[in-house]
Amino acid sequence: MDKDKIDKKDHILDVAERVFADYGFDGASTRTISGEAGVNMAMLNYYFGSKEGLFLAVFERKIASFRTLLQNIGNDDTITTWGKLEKCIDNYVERIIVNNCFQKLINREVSMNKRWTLTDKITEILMVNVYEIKKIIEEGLTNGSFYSDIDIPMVIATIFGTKNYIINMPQLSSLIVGHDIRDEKFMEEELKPRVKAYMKRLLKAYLVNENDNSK
Amino acid sequence: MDKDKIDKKDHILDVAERVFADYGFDGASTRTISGEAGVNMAMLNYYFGSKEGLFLAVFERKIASFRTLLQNIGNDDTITTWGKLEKCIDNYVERIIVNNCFQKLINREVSMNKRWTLTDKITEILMVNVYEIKKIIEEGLTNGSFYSDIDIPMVIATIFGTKNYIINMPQLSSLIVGHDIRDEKFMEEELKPRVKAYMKRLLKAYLVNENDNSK
DNA sequence: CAAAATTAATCAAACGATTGATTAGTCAAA
DNA sequence: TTTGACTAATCAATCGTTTGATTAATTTTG
Repeated sequence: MDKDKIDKKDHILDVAERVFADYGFDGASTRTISGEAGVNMAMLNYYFGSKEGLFLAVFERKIASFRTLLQNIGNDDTITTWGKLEKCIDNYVERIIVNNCFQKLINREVSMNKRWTLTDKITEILMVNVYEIKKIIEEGLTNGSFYSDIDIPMVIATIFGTKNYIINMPQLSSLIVGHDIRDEKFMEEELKPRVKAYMKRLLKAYLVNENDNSK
Repeated sequence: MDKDKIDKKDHILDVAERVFADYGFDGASTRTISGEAGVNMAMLNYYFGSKEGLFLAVFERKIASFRTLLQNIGNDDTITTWGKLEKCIDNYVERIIVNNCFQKLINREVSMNKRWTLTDKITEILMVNVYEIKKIIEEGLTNGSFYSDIDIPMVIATIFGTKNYIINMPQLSSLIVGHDIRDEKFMEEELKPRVKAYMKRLLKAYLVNENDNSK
C-alpha cells in the first residue's frame, strides 16, 4: 500500500536523523542506520539515492516546517515589526531546544571546510529561513521603528549564534548557567523562558527606536 | 637530530590541526594528514601512537598557548568596567579569527555526544576564559555601572555565540554579510572592526546604565 | 474476470575503495 | 654493530554502493 511506503520512508528518516545526530555524517554508517531502522541496507540507496541524499532528506524535512512558520509570521499585517521579531524568537527558542540533536548535527557539518556540495545544499536551505528574519528587520528599518544604523547581518548572527552556543556546548553552558541544561525539567521551566526574555530585551535595547513616530 | 625530530612532529601537528578542522575527526584520514605533511603514514602511529593520540596532541599543544591571555585585563584597575569588557571583545574577535581553524575543531568535538574525556578537557580550558569575562560583568554589577537585572550567563552566550556563528558557518555568514568572509583582506579591514563595533554597541545598550553614579 | 505483462519493493551477497594500524626491513649515525 | 628514525608494503576491517535475483503489487491485455 502507498501509505505503508510513506511510513517506511518516514521511519528511515526518523532513525537516520537520530543516528546522524549521535555519530555525525562520517561516523554514522549506512549499515548502522539500516540496521537500527530494521530495513535492508540497499533500501537507503533505493529510496534516497545515496548517503548524502538520505542526509539531505532528513535535513529538508526538518527545516521545511519551520520555514512556513516564519513566513506566516512575516506576512502577518496585524502585528508590529517588533512583535514579529518577538514571535520569531519565541518560536526559534522553542524549536531549537526540542531539536537540539539535529541542530548540533547541522553545525558540525556546516563548519567543515570541505564537502562542498553537501555544505552548499545545507547553506542554501538554511538561508531561506535566515532571509525571513532579515526581511522582518528590514521592515523595521523602513517603517522607522528600528534605529537606522543597525547592523542587520550581525543581529542575525547574534540571534542564531547565542542559541547555538547554548545548545552546541551543553557542558560549558551548564557550568556558566550553574545547572545541567540537559535536565529536561530545568530546560523547559527555567531556561527556555529565560533565553526568550533575554533575547527580547537584548535586541530591543539594540534595535527598537522608542522615539519612532510610526505605529 | 633531536631538533629535527621536534620540528617534524610540530609540522605534523600543524598539518593535522588544519586537516582535522577541515574534515572533522572521522573525515580526516591518516593518509590525508601524512600526505599533506609529506611524511610516511606510519610516522603518525610512530610518534603519536594512534589517530586519537594525534588528535589529543593537537589539542594539548594549542591549549598550552591559550592559558595566558585575558587575565591581565580583569586585574587592570586603571580602566572602567565597561572599558575592560571592550578590551575583552577586541581581544576575542582578534584572536578567534586568527585561530578559526582551531575554533571550529573545538566546537565540532565538543558538540559530539561521544569522546567524553576530550570534551571535558576542552570545556575546562574554555571555562577559564569564560570566568574572566564573568568576573568583569559582575564587577559592573557591584559598582552600579551595569543594570542590576541583567542575565550574565546569557550575555556570555551572546559574546561567544555571535562570534562562533560567524566563524563556524562561513558559507552562511558570507551570504548574510554579502561578501566572502574567508577573504583575508575583507576579514581584516571590514569584518573585524565591524564585529567589534557591533558587539560593543549591542552590549552597551543592554548592559550599561547611563545614569550610574559610580566611576 | 482472469491471465499475462510490467513495475515496485526487497533481499543477500559482493563490489572496489578506503580506513587505521602493523609488519619487516632500510638506512644513517653513534 | 647497535640503536633509533624512517619507509614501503601489507593487514584485516569497514566503508558506501551496486548487483542480480526474488517477491509483491499493479497494470495491461485478451
